[in-house]
Amino acid sequence: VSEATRQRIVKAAEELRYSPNVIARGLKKIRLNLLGVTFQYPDPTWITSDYYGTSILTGIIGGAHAAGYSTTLFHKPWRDATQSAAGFRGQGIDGFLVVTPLPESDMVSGLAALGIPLVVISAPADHHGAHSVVVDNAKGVRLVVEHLTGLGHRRIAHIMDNTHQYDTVERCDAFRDILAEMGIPLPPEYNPAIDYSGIKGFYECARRLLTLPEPPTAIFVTNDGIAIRVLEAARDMGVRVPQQVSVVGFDGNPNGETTDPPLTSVRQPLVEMGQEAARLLVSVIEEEPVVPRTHVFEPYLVTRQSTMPPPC
Amino acid sequence: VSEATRQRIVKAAEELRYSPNVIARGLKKIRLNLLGVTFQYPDPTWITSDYYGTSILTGIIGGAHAAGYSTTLFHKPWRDATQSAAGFRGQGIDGFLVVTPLPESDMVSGLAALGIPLVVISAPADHHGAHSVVVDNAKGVRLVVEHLTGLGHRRIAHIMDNTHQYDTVERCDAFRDILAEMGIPLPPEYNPAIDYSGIKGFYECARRLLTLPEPPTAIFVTNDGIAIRVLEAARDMGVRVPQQVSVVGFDGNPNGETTDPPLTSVRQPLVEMGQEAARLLVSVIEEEPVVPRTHVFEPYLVTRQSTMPPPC
DNA sequence: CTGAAAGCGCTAACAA
DNA sequence: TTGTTAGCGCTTTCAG
Repeated sequence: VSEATRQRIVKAAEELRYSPNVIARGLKKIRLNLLGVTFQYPDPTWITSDYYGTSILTGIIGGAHAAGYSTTLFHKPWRDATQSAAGFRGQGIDGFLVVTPLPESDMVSGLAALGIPLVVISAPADHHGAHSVVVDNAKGVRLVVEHLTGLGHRRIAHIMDNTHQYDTVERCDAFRDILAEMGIPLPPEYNPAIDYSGIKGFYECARRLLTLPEPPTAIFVTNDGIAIRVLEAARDMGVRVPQQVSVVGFDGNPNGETTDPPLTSVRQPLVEMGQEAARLLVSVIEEEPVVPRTHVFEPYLVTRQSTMPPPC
Repeated sequence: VSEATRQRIVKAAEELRYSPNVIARGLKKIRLNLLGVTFQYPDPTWITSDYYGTSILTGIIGGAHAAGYSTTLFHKPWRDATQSAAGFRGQGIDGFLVVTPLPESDMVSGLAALGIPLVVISAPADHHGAHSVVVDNAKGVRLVVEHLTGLGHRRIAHIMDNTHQYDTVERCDAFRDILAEMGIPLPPEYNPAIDYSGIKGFYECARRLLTLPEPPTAIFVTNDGIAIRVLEAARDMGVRVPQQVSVVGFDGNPNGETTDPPLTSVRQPLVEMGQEAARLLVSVIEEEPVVPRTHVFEPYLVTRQSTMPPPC
């Protein structure tokens, strides 16, 4: 095209307020510059309802935007691959970020089989040819246990939840392994799982632990959201933290800065993880030659005032 | 179509894992079942970065999902209507939720002029034919002032921010009006505006107020995010809340429950507002006969421990 | 009741 | 270098 006509066209386009129709372009199997965020949790508002979700989402939005992509929250109930996978194709979304898929689910393999560009967040994506972005849970748990044993604790409990997510399971497994490795006993009643469905579950769980004949001197909680509720439950029961029991969370939720006492926690770089996931997905969509792999992020311990040596 | 063939087709479709291509359908100017969320704040991650944004978004996602729509976070820099409006058309988005547009902006009028279905959140949408969803700021501020004067306060300061949003401006105006109406003086140094750009802005602002020769006995803060920082600043300065100074926020942020002391605040029903906005937008898109209007939500006071009578 | 054809706004391949 | 044309997958219209 000659420069003169080019100029004329550009000028005319401006005058007419022309803007290309992305849909028509999309029909030609060209990128729509749209990333989808999806997950299996039944409630579509889950992603904006806690610190984990909003942080991951913040990273995704930022990473997507930097690459010229918008982000769609695409929530569809998932039964199994044969019934559900097709509903993710031809939806005008260039690729999906699958957040915390469950181990027993065929969501990742099902979408991958359809050739949809995919990046998995907070779960491994072995053998499906997808990138995945995870935190080193074992390392994080080791930091917690070493911190607590360093303070002199030997009676350490672990509160997990019943979501079956990789993070939850890995943290629990790591906790058991590290305790075993250190020769510290773990009675079964020291390892309860909270049922999220009941609001009172937190209280029940904390109460059961703290009214044990031989209560733990420290509690490692699988995430900060629950840890903060445990702090409240302890206060309501008249149990002083950290004097009578130390509490450690996981996530690095800034709400833990202003609790009473401020919460010791393992920080995972959620925003960076979301950002990296979006970047990786864009690179897959744009077919840059990247070998799919698991990207592991390092957690670190933020020591605040909810931990101290056990009462003598 | 006869029932027999219908059955045959449905069966074949299932076997082939057929799923309609939404894009091709969209090209025919049919709904894509996609709502866009947009705002003018330059940072695309703003919406997931604070309580206001995530709550509104939670409502939107929920409302959209209930109506069979997905939600896209569509962030584009906005210069002015002639340059920017066209970029919102033909993007495969059925309509937009415009969150906290600024009073001086032509974003709402510009998009409305293109015939794009629109609902405005936290700003009036007068004369643009769009629905809008707002909280009754004047009512909320009146609750605060009546609560504080009821406790005996006469030296009341107001910390606002410099975002120029309707909520901020309306709360400040209402505060001045109600104080004037009650005959309570408001020295200019009792009404500072925080600059968000500096992290230290919060501290500076709180410090200036609390080191005044005649410091306020109560501070009304324009939102809970800042109010919580003011609580921290006061603690760091050795000023006791509420014994020496009472603090009230606005939003109903649950983080205020676990601060020390727990924060008194005006709750606005953000999730419900987002939900209603999504519902309204869907009704506009689907051309149900609804007369555009401003939907006002009622705030109410949540009294916690950050307020008490002033020191004598 | 069923089949064929046109067209949505764009891109890519081709012809002039 | 320019103009023309086919076709993406669907919906709608019109014939059969």
